[in-house]
Amino acid sequence: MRLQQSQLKTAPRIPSDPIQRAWIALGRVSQSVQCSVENALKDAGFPELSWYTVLWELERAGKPTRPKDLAIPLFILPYQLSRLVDRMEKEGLVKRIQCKEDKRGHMLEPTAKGFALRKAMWAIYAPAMEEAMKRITNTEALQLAALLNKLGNIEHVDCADHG
Amino acid sequence: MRLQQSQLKTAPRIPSDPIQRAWIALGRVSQSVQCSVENALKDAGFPELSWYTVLWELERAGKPTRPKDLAIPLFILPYQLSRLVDRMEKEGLVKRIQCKEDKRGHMLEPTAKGFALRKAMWAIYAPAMEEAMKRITNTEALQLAALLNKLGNIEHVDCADHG
DNA sequence: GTCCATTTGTTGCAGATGCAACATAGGAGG
DNA sequence: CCTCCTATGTTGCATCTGCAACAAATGGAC
Repeated sequence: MRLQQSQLKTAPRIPSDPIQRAWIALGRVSQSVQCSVENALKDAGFPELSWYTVLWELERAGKPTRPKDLAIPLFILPYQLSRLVDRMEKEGLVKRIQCKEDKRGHMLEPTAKGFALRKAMWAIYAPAMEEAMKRITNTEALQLAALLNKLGNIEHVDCADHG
Repeated sequence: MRLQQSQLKTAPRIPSDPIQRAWIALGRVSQSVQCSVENALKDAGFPELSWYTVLWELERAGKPTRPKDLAIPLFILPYQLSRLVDRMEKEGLVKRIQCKEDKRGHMLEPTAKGFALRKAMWAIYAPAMEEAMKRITNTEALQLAALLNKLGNIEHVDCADHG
């Protein structure tokens, strides 16, 4: 008895119907909820979520942090972060402070204004997230997170350094 | 016996931990898989997914279609579509043909080159999607799609027309 | 018919983005 | 020390984007 040759070859080229459904739902739903939160922030006169995330990561680190150490968790390219920091620095939200150990780079640190903005944004961000996610229960949210994390390539950030 | 007042008031302002986990996973994973597919197309010398999607929607409609009838399913603002069509028309992928019934607008129709491009892109898109989604099984994909669709505000597209 | 609000789509402009090239520092090998 | 390769960030330029203002056509009220 011989196996069919097709089963010995490479993986199928056409995604199965379930995979396609998941792909489409993922694209549309993530865009939808992301947009609704971004819009809430914008309507409240705040900058976009990426500003929040930078401030949050800096605050969470609790100490001055190199851009390169932020870029990976933030899922962002070096030059994107460079310009994002330019804008945030111009608004007085973060400081670039010289780095003794490595004169190429610098450390990033939120200012008092940066801390304050992050906190003020959270007052909008949190209820907007709640609203955007209200259609699922906590149990479903855990299932969803588990499935997404299984799906995700996270760890090896292949978005930020596409070859 | 009286109910606690807090239970009678508005919804909680701080998302629960499961909701936050789902929110974070959704953002990161969707970005990750989206990027990997976009990168595959780019590496193959193709334009971005939104071009594919326009061509696909037109092809699926099977007849010349108004921009407004595309904007909603595509989840895109009128001016974004207007300029996207500008670029695609310049590349000879779609045609704007005059609309008899409503002289404000026009119909969009893919050209032969447009059909060909969509097909060629699918040859990259399909395996890239397969690759990006390979960590979950078909069963999991169905669960994921179901959860996402429950979560999603889809139908009422509140991204495209934020007030 | 005329008038006005709404729908449909485009555009000027300022700002943001991607890419590739650049600058500078660090580190390995001689 | 000098040389070369890599790591870290930045920048010039062309393109893309968001916003608000605009233009033109429709449809309904009168």
